[in-house]
Amino acid sequence: MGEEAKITDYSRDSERVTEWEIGLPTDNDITPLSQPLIPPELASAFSISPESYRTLVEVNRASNDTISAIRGGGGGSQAFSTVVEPDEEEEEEPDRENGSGTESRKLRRLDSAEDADSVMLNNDDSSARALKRPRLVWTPQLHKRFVDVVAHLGIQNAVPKTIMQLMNVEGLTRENVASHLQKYRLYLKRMQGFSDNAPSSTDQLFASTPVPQSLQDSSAGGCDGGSAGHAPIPMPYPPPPPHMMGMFGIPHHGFSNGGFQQRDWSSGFSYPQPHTNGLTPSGDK
DNA sequence: ACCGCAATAT
DNA sequence: CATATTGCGG
Repeated sequence: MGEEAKITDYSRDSERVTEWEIGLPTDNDITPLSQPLIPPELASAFSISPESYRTLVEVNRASNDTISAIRGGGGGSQAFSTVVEPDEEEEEEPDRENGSGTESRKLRRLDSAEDADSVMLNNDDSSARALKRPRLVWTPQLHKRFVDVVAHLGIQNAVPKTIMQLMNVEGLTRENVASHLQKYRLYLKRMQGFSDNAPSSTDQLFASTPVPQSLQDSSAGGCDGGSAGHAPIPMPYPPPPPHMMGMFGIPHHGFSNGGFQQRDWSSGFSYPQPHTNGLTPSGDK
């Protein structure tokens, strides 16, 4: 007994700023996504055979799975939960299986004088079960990951599911990627009509991302003659950092939103905006 | 089952 | 404005 009717209410967690990136290398430094991690020489010296060709997806998936398992997700694909403490290191050995069912994670709450004159309920997003996820904010870094992966796979194989897995971003859902992918494709198409280059002022964020030429294709024929050095990307990615907004060319109001969820439509990146145009898509008539 | 895209809602 | 969501066809 004891039924409780709880209405899901979004609360404004704004002070959850953890130092995500502080200990991490800059995205510029890491993310040589498009290159092999281990040079052939090294591999040779260490007797590392190329047998580790486990399709990118596989490797990453394993990584993802591991993490999920550790979190006690219990097989749940994507469980939304808080990240582990920055002091803790994660291992890649799924040797651990928790037999106990319930797992309680510590919840730390800062009690501040908050008089709620309106409806305000507690919101435990720390739980593995997040019913409603906050809006995903596509930060340039996140977007970069996206672009990198897409370039790596090639537009041809760049499907939401694969991208999501390869990105290895916790909390990222297929829908998230799908939606973004759609926009990304539109962007490519749009720009293609213009000069080869010179991103107009219309592009703010996408312009900063070099459009990969890998949009052509790569695997199609069985044997390729020379290309092939796909590097697995077993690098897990932390959840989106709540800060970092001073983008290059986004003269928007500069106020950090301290969270994942965002109610304001002015963050993340921007694309060139279609002017309700009558551009000829591709079908000439 | 999934992807792709348009329309629509938030 | 950016995303999410949905609907429909392939």
